[in-house]
Amino acid sequence: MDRIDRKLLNLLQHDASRTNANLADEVGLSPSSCLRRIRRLRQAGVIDRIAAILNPAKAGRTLRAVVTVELRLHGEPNTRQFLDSAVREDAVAQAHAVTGDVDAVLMLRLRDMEEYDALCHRLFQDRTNVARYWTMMVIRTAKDETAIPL
Amino acid sequence: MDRIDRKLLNLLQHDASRTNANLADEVGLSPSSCLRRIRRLRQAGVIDRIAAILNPAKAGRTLRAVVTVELRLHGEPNTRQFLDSAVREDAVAQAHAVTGDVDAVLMLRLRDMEEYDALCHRLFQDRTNVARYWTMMVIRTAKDETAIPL
DNA sequence: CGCCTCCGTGCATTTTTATTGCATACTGGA
DNA sequence: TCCAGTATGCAATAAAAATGCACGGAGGCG
Repeated sequence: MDRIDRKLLNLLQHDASRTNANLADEVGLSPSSCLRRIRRLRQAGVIDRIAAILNPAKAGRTLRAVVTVELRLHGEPNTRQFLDSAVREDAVAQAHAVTGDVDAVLMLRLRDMEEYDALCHRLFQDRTNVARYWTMMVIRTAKDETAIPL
Repeated sequence: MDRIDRKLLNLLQHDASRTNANLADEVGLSPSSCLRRIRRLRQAGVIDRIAAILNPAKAGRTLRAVVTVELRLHGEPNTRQFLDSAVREDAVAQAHAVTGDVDAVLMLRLRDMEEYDALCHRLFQDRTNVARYWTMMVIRTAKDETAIPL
């Protein structure tokens, strides 16, 4: 994992559709060497996958929200059970168990408030283990980065 | 944006390294038609980009945190100013202005607590506009999805 | 200090994949 | 029903990726 690998990863994190020859040129390697490095990085699992990133607006999921959740019963098995139910929801983009005043944080991607309403019923109400939850609707996203700085 | 487009997008969101012929076969189209659809989706901006998704553990950023921030001076220009400073930080993966008790939410990707400490000094202390902030360290991530369900 | 091995590199070639031209089939509107 | 616009499949071409092979530098060891 030298300087060239890092440079390659940075380029690929922002645009993985570039040709190998193009990348090779930019990092100062021959195409074959460059390709072999990329393949090595994939096999080592440093590169988890190559994915298409959609424009949320054009995919019809413009509404985002951050929800913090306090459970009635805390501790490992309860937290796990709650997260399992959250993971199954399409609108839940991220689900984390966290330290602090609450037990979990969810990041939602919603079509509209109707979907939000329905989701709240399923995850937070009636016979769920949720004591309270706080919803922060996203007004504006200033940064949303999939790349990990190296 | 018909059923085939959605199917293509779902496949590409999870693995954009597949060959066109392979995709075409799976959605039941000829390679050329399939390719033209994908190109159309890219030009229309539905597909924002193709990106390599790294394994955070192997990229050396295993620590994650969610930070909620309350500003001293609220309102648009102040929030914007704070978010601008957050955006510049490598460790800040996401930065959102939100509704609710706080003004902003940050998602962090950190190397270690030392980096967290340094970041807090720069963003939250001294002459910043931050009144209070609450850090929720991520214990476990149950879901972390880049794909947008269609 | 020299030798040896291993790993990464570059070049040339082969194989695979993407792209394009063209004729045909389909779809929605008058 | 006809027409215009658009998508489709096939075949040919262009481009890119993958591979075999020989060379060269870094590090270990006598």
